[in-house]
Amino acid sequence: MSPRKPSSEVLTKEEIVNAARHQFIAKGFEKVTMRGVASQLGCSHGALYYHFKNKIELFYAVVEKDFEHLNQLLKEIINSTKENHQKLLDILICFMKFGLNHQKQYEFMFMMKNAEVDSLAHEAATKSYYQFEYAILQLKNQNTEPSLIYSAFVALHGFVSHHCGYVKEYNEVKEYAEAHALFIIKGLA
Amino acid sequence: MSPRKPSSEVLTKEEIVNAARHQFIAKGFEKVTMRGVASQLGCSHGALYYHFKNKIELFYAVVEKDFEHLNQLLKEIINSTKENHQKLLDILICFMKFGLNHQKQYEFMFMMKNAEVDSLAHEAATKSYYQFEYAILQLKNQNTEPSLIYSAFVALHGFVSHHCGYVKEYNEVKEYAEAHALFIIKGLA
DNA sequence: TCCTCTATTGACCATTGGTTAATAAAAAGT
DNA sequence: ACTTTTTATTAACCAATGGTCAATAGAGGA
Repeated sequence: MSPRKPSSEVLTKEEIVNAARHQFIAKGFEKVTMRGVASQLGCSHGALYYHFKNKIELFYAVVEKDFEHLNQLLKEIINSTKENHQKLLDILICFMKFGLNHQKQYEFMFMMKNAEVDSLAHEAATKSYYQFEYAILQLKNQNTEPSLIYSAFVALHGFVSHHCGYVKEYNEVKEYAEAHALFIIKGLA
Repeated sequence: MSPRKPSSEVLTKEEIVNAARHQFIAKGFEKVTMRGVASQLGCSHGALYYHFKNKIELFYAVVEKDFEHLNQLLKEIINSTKENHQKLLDILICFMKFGLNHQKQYEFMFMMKNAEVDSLAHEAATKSYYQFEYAILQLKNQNTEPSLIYSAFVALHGFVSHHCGYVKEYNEVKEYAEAHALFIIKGLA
């Protein structure tokens, strides 16, 4: 009723993003409503617009963290002490594992074609790709054809995106994924 | 004003689908409104619900034809008189060409993750995949590993879906596509 | 105590997908 | 030719949505 809450319950951006993340993952972009998020937080939907310009900006705040997560995973592999060929395999597997164990997030990051959202996510996706390219170049011959690396990346992406939504988790297609990794390495040679 | 039009202008399903197709391709699923389609047809939006249960059913009527189109293209290659290895290459190229010259349609067919729409499109997509698998089996060794064919298909899909929306037409990435086709054939060996 | 800034409310708007009673035109029956 | 039935359409209606904004209660400083 009162137009402002006591200081102990003021909204923080982080609380909003967390609530929104849960709902986006559970229901997908379209079916999440600002009112629904607000109600989970116990505030009016208008309040959200004080912290985020619109639904898309709130959504992107969620997605941004997922890119950080993936980039972190890849970085760890690159900095590990394993042998190069194994690292390469690990990277391919890691990407697929991430995609299929965080499917909704992967969709948001690499598969959403919504024009408004996309302009934001595309930049981050491109960054992820460069990291991938850089890793491959380091792990394989330095003068690997760029087009081969590109083919490897899109083949990887194809695997994840094709299974997204039709399996529950990575383990269900573990064998296929490993075969696909070998398929890609064969193509890279 | 009158509750029924003279017989010369009664709506047909086909007219509706054509108008809808244009709008879906131009604006994407979410941004097309039943009112918008109705207004292009010069009728009230309620009239559309007489012919189609809801927006999704109207949408699927559009997509169905696109699957027929792609299947037809693939069939023509298979029935051609070329040599097997060339046919295989043709199929791979044809798929990418279709995807990138009819990007919105490809999105609708293979990339849309909308839960409601998807249940319908998924069946048709699976059918397309079986046709692909059958063709590869015929063109390559009959006992090609199924997992290899699967990898080939998802690699192909990955190429299209990765470029979808970021290039205007197939010709812009023709060289990459041809390299990718060779990459896939290498993996299939 | 007064003032300013901050965060929140709730009423409001236009637009959307979808439903439905009313009904005019067409078709079928006689 | 008249009546009845069926068909296709309208327009008014509903609940929900994303988004805007004036009003205002609380917090913190002077």
